[in-house]
Amino acid sequence: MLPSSLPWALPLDPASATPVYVQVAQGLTQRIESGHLRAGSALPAERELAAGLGVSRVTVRQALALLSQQGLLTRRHGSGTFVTPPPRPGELPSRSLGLLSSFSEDVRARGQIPGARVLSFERVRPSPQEAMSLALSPGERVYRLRRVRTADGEPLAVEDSALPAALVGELRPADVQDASLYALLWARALSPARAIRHLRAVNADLTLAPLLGVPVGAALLTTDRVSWLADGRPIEYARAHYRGDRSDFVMELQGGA
Amino acid sequence: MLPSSLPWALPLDPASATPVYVQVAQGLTQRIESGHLRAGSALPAERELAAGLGVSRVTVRQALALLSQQGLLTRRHGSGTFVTPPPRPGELPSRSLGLLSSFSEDVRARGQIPGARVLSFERVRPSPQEAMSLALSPGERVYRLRRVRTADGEPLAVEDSALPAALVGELRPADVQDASLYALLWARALSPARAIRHLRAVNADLTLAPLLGVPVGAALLTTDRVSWLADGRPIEYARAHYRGDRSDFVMELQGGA
DNA sequence: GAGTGGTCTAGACCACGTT
DNA sequence: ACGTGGTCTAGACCACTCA
Repeated sequence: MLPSSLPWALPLDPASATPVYVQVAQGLTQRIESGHLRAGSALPAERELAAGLGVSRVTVRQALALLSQQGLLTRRHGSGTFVTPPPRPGELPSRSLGLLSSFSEDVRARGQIPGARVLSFERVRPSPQEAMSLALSPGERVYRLRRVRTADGEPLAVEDSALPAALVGELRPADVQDASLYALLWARALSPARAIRHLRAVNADLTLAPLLGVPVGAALLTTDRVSWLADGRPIEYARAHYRGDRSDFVMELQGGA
Repeated sequence: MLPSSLPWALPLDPASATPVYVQVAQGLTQRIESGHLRAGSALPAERELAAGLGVSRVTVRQALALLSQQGLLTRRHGSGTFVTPPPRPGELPSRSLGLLSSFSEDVRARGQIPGARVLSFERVRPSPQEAMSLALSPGERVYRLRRVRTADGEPLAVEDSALPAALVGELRPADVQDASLYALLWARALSPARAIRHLRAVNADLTLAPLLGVPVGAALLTTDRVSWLADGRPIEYARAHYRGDRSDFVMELQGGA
């Protein structure tokens, strides 16, 4: 309970056009990037920072929220705020240089153990999106599967898959507990021969964030994939949301311009 | 200045384990998704919402920030908070189904007009990242170019390019004002024949957000690309940050599992 | 139990857009 | 001029972690 002035100060100008919390965030960013605050080390407590900088705790929290959202800081309830360790190198599913591979294969290729936790499994009418992507006839049903995909037990993605019920035949819950859906398809001679994948970036919403263990708003890499059999029939439509901080998709480009 | 109770109420439980601002956000989400709040329409003012729901304005703002970050709401200073219109369909650079194409070509392929605003252009020592990606000899210099890439005048991406100075020859600022760097390379018989592109998702930081016209924290699709000439010499290393809400990369996958 | 971050309040003033 | 969102304050209580 000392005067608790910080070992360092940040130059804050309340009159400036840039908000104080942005100034605090910038100051902290600089101290992190310059190495004055080392990776993994704890920041002063919020109340301490506020007192030391002469601003309210709310303002400090606004700054910390900004940096936490950018992945620069990690906040742990009851424990403290820490400088996020630098990203581990190349960490993602999809070694895919144009090669069709399953999530399980991709994770294994990185030397990690793939896993899956089934959130739901049902046989339902397709959504319009599913019906279109899978070119379903009216009345056809799909198996819809939502899983959290893990690497070494850590959540890496949430994946929603839809398969035409008429094409894949009877599927029971026990069939999809297995980590690899592709292995099951292979066993039924339904291996996809071709796929098209769309990639986008979105912010984690209230549903996905807890499933992936990231804060709401964290950047996610979202993919939509349609897979076809060799004869051209669609066999799977899947939408997956990957943790942005643990994913890195690779594509190889040839010729052209 | 009426009692200003809202035309609708949300069921809020202050004693619940889920925070009130999350409850407010969920309630608003439901009203938007169910169509009670139409796309483009304005929400009640923050003070009005707070009064109507019996919570403080700070709590309302926390809920609105959550939804704004997810792209569900758009806030306009001095004007109001609005339901974000639904995403326009297929909007991205890179029709690239494994084909090497420039930003300009990709944008034109979508029927839009590509543009570029040069933020900086310099001849410098390479960063370690650039030196490694371009396989530079010690002492070699690179041209480094930072541009905001636009489609129909709207910012779509921020792109940092690095080219080996020894390989491309003299470059003057006027040379790179042109929208397409690839066109310039083509003119010098330095067209890339092959490239590898990595894709990740990150949150917009304080530097990128204003350049792209998005809020801090918005999801961006970031790509690292190295391009090689037919003879195997690296010709360009580029890192680009695309607006997540306006980008959609496509990759085609063959054979394999 | 002491210390941390998480939530919430009631109020103030500023900056921006529109009229 | 007015209404809007943006920033900021000083304080309170809760919930989690760790010794």
